[in-house]
Amino acid sequence: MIGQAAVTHDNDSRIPPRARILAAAGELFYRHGIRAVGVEAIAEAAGTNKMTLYRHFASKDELVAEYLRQSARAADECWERFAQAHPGDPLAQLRAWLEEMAGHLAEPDERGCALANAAIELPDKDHPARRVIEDFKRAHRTRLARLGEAAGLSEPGMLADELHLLLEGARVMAQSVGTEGLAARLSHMGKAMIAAHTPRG
Amino acid sequence: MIGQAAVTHDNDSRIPPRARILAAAGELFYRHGIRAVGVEAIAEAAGTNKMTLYRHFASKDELVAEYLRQSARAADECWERFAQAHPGDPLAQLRAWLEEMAGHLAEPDERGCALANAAIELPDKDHPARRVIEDFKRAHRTRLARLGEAAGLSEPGMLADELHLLLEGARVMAQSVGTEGLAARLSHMGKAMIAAHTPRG
DNA sequence: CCCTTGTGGTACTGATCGGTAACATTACAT
DNA sequence: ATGTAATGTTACCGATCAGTACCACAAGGG
Repeated sequence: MIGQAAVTHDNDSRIPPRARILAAAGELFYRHGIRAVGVEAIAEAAGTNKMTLYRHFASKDELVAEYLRQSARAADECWERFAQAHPGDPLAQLRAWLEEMAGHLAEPDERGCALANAAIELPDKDHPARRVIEDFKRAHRTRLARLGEAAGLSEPGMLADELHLLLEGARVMAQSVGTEGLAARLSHMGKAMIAAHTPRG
Repeated sequence: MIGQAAVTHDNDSRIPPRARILAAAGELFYRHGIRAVGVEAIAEAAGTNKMTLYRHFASKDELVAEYLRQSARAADECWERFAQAHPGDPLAQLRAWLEEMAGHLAEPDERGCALANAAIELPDKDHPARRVIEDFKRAHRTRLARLGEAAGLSEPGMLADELHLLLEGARVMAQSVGTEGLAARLSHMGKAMIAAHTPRG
């Protein structure tokens, strides 16, 4: 749902290797795709080597899962920012999220939701990443529904699905057809959806 | 946008090798992802060998591009069916498309839009598949817009984007959270969107 | 008959993949 | 200073990757 920037601290020996590896993996996985990036390239980008990588992660698959957990955590922190910026105002939090997402769409290195992309790249149901993906998506839908409910909107579950669908579609389409005008369109549609679920008005 | 079934004729020597290869590639690429499938596996699934494959396709990348062209062609044929089923009734064609897509969502082997998935798996702008993807998505948006316009709907361009977004999101989300109830939700939202663009009423 | 064309089969190249063994080195706490 | 844990380095493993060389075979047309 929400793709973190993954600011590349990379080769900074003040930061422990595990964090550097995770940061480098996040950057490379997100930009080039998971299957397109080898562990050697990750270790090198992290300013370390393959051995150290395998001392911190059991396998590439586990590193991928951890990368996605990190991405999910970034999204959670994003929501916490909205909660602090608009305490007790779930509608404003929803709107802030919409604007944040619309803003991401315009960024040149936008590559969609890291978790959704991983779901496409890793269809194998046994992959450790699948659990992370499904848990996060479910939690996110629940969060949207609860906010909608707290905001007094009608059919909050339905609204959650609608917004979820809308955002996912926008982020995927940004990779196929480009982003021109997409942010404005997304913002407009999201507001319309919320309005459609707003009682008496 | 529309993922073909890729009925596996596979190893039927009455069908020329090139078609068998393309069919096998379609099946394997769609199910497991492009990067996850090697050319050897494709040749074997097609009942032939790697040499014959490379006599018909210059490279794996070109085979991928042809696979996507085939997928786009299947979508076009799908639209032609709707046009023949509802001649002169663009609104019915739009609705038929919506129902068709909602139906696809429920299928167990649904893996989203082959072209959108490829866009995620192949972020390299130089890949020959990129052109196919972008051309198709643009054409599809144009088709939606023209149908909306022919149906006398307001803001057909906007409606096209909305439907496009909605469908793309649904097919991506089907891979992350499952498909339960998604088809009904998609159908409902699509109808609401069309209704919102229907003048006076 | 021959000759061409398409195909199948096998074996190969060089590169890269994920993952590991063995050893050297650093850092740090006691 | 000594011991211990984490890290770096190098070389390697077997497997697989995309792509090719070479040859055998079958069909079809003249």
